Amino acid sequence: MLNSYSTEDKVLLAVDCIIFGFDEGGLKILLIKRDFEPERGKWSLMGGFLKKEEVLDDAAIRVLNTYTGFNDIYMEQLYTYSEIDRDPVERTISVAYYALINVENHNAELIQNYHAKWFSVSEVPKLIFDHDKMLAHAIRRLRYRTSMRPVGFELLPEKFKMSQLLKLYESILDKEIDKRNFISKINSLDILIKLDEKDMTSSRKGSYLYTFDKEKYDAKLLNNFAVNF
Amino acid sequence: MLNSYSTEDKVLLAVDCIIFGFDEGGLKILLIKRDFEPERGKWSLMGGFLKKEEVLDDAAIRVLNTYTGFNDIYMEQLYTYSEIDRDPVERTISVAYYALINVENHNAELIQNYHAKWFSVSEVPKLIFDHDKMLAHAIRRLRYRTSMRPVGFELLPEKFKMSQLLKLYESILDKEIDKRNFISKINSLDILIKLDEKDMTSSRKGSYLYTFDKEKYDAKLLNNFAVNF
DNA sequence: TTAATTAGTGTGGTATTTACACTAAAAATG
DNA sequence: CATTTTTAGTGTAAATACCACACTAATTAA
Repeated sequence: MLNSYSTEDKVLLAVDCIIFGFDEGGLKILLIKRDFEPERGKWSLMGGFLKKEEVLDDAAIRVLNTYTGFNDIYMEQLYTYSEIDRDPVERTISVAYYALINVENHNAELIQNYHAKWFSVSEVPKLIFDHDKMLAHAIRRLRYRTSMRPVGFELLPEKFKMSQLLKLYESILDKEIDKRNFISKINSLDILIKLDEKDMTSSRKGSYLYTFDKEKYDAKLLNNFAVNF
Repeated sequence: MLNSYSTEDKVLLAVDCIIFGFDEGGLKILLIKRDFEPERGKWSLMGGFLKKEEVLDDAAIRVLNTYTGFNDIYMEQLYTYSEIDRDPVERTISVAYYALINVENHNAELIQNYHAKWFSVSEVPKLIFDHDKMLAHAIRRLRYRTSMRPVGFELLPEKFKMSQLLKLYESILDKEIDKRNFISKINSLDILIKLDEKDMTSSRKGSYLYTFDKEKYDAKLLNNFAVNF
């Protein structure tokens, strides 16, 4: 079994990371301002090249860590982009990954010390190369996924108010959802635990906090089942 | 804007094609017996390397054409596989594509003259490299897709019996479906045209033939909506 | 004490899904 | 010619899921 592939073309393979977060302001995405050529000074997804002895999943993790310091973020592969001139410097194929993370757990200082910044998805600037296309694709996937199965565990803090969860769904799906129907639907899924604790910051009355019941939540994810709001 | 990427590693990029078909025997997949190293004589998906001046979608079409002579097959990208030793000869990343096609339209002679052969998905032999994994992944995707939106147009002959369509769904989802509920659901989708013609080959009574109403069918595909059997 | 704000809760109508079994037509057989 | 065999074709009722919709409770601020 020899090296019989020697005449084949080799190409550069990159990964690009699309990181979604959520806070009071709604759905966010993490971008960097490039301090290197090409396209220095423009906004971009976090990207880097695959190394010879590395699998794509690891490359995505490494790239994300380089720009943000984040560790242990599970990313899912989205799509592989191969337009001939997508990178003006040299033919590069790029594999996009995306993840949902909790903004609070990945604090702002960290991001300041690195190069990344959160943007509202509704206010994303023009991005380099085909990154706009990647982002649009990722949002479509996130919406689709959200309408099919519960999300939220990854995006919300440990303890959260029902109204935050509602707002998360409204942000992702970009539409209003009836509060009562939402609550009864979520409750019927049986994936939340209602705590005795109340959050008093935003209202006179205070609102109960919830956490996800991790086991039940994961079980629901497995038998991929539909949730329609 | 210079070539600033010169120190980065380059890799071989391949495409592999997973082609589904359907006939009386159920759901089928197209494989080749390799007549070249490595793994000569073993069964495998149809694969080939990406060329420098080619996009992935085109590479997949070219590869499929090489092994089968088929033209104009629309393939959808599935996933990109990058395990370090997935190809024992040299580090190769592979982008898998899949398609659904109509077996009858792509006749057996053609396949004989080339290298490919149809296998029942339930009787697929051991495949080389990580092709088993790719196939399993493709089947999962096909099932998921089928439970979300109508399939069939690509897999059935121009004119078909309701019982064939039912069998197609049963083959893909690998479960029994109630005939009456299936028919009323399909009818409610309003994507079939009932012909005056009957097929007399398999029954005394004969059964009506149908065709897909291409326009309505495509419209349904666009607003990706759920169908549960 | 009054006003303002957010939390929290329930019902009824409609549409969808599921479970379920018999008759009709034609040909093949004896 | 009567009987058997095979597949096609059809409907209903019960259960569940979905959707639209509005008021009260609690608390604090003014």
